[in-house]
Amino acid sequence: MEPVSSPVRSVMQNLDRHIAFTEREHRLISALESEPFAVARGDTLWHPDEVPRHLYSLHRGWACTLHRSEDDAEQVLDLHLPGDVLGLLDFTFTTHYTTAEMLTDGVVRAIPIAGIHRLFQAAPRVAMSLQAATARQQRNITQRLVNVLGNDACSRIAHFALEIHHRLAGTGMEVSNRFTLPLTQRRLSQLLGMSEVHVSRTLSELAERRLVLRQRQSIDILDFEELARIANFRPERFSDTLNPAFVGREPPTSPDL
Amino acid sequence: MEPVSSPVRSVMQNLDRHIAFTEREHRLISALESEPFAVARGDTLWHPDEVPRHLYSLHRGWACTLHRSEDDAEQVLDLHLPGDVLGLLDFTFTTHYTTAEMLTDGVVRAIPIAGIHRLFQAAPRVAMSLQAATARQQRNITQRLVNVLGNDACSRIAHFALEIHHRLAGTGMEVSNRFTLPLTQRRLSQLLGMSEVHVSRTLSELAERRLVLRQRQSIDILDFEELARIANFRPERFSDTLNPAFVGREPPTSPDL
DNA sequence: CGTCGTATTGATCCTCGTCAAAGTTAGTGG
DNA sequence: CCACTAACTTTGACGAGGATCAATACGACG
Repeated sequence: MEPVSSPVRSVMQNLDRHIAFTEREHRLISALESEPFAVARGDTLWHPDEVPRHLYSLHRGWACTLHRSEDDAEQVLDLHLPGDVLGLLDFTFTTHYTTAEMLTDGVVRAIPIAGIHRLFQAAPRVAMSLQAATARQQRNITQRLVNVLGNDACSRIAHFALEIHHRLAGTGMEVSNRFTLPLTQRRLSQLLGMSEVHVSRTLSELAERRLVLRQRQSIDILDFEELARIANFRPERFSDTLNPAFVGREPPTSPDL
Repeated sequence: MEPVSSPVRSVMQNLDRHIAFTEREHRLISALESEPFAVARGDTLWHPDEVPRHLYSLHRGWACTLHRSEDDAEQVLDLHLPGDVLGLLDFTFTTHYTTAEMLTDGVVRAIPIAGIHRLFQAAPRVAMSLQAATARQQRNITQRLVNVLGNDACSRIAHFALEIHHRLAGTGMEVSNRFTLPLTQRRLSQLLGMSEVHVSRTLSELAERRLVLRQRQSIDILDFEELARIANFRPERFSDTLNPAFVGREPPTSPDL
């Protein structure tokens, strides 16, 4: 049934979304990346308190980062879609704060962190790109915080559905209103700060109101306008483009500095 | 009454906390910074949808970044202490996502974003430092998300109190159990996702249980152990130190590359 | 001294969490 | 291919935590 299908992308295909790299910059990155390798659903890429050693580019499959409290409770911090680079938020620290867990089978590549400081020395524009990619992941989390702080159960799910749709659209894939979402309701509840049971109820309610339909591993957005209204969702707030001041007026497309 | 007293710090005093800069690197940064200027309580440093033009280093005073929904609701995303650099999360985007508002009178310096790409070119270690500082701010927000997702009102406040104490201690200031906290209960409620009224009640409860005392603009932590227990707070999770792999084994102290 | 922002307190209601049981799907091994 | 089990989802009943409304009290400041 092929739930997660995505072209295999290299890290740079994510990183150079905003800054077009030169051949040399591409080579510097590829030199760092490991060969792609397969991971299974439930596999973890890292554990809390470990020393970060790699970034991971997610070529295929979905993952999430989550926090485990000692009282066995888990909070999901972010979802990672095919194409995302994992570990950006942690790699400057001595210890991971989160667990990274595969939500589906997948394929990843590892980039050793030990090589990154050389990137900063040799390829400033790649470094800028890293900074930008990090900030973009942070905005996802900030966005979720806003959602959780300000919205009730119904609006939270509405917001989440739109958010994921928006992120999927941003990867350049098809933008159908129906897409796969490999999340259990438990995970969804941990992501939005509500009980598993209430997620189920709220999804039913949203289905009754003909706003979103959810079955199995997929989700179907029926009424964008109404959803956006009740969720306070403004897509323009997600504008992903780089600050021209940051990249230095116009982003150079061809040159070697 | 002097509620916010802190030595005036320059940006680099924050940035080089982890990577010791060379003289040349120091000069490059100072060349960018504006003269310190005064701001008043309630002043805003930026508004949503504006193009980010400056980072701001907070020399004196407290600030916060917050999100305004169109239905007049506000969610506080982060608090900024003297010494923090503001704008790190937004400056790579074309538009600000948040509002930055001074919680007290203060003194700030501005760093034009247009100069930052030159820093990336000329001073890779400063760029790395920026990356590290950004990630550290993000961890605050992530931390708050965990707090809000997993804890009830009581634990949220407990967690928040410990978090701020920890951050204050990290600035190198005195680590008394009693410190100023220039926050109204309204702001606190917007920060923790609960109603203003319930903040008041919960604070009373915490005072009754002899865990934390709050009056006026200050807060007094009475029982660290118990607070940490009910809040799931593990200070070691906040370890701030740089990943040695990222900075390249041992951080060079003297050299010019 | 009056006014405004802020804090406290009480009463009521409702959203959502919890517990429990049944129903459903997927995965496994014979 | 079927049977069994484990994981996931749905539904119901109940109660608790917290929101809301409203009135009062407490500073701070002009």
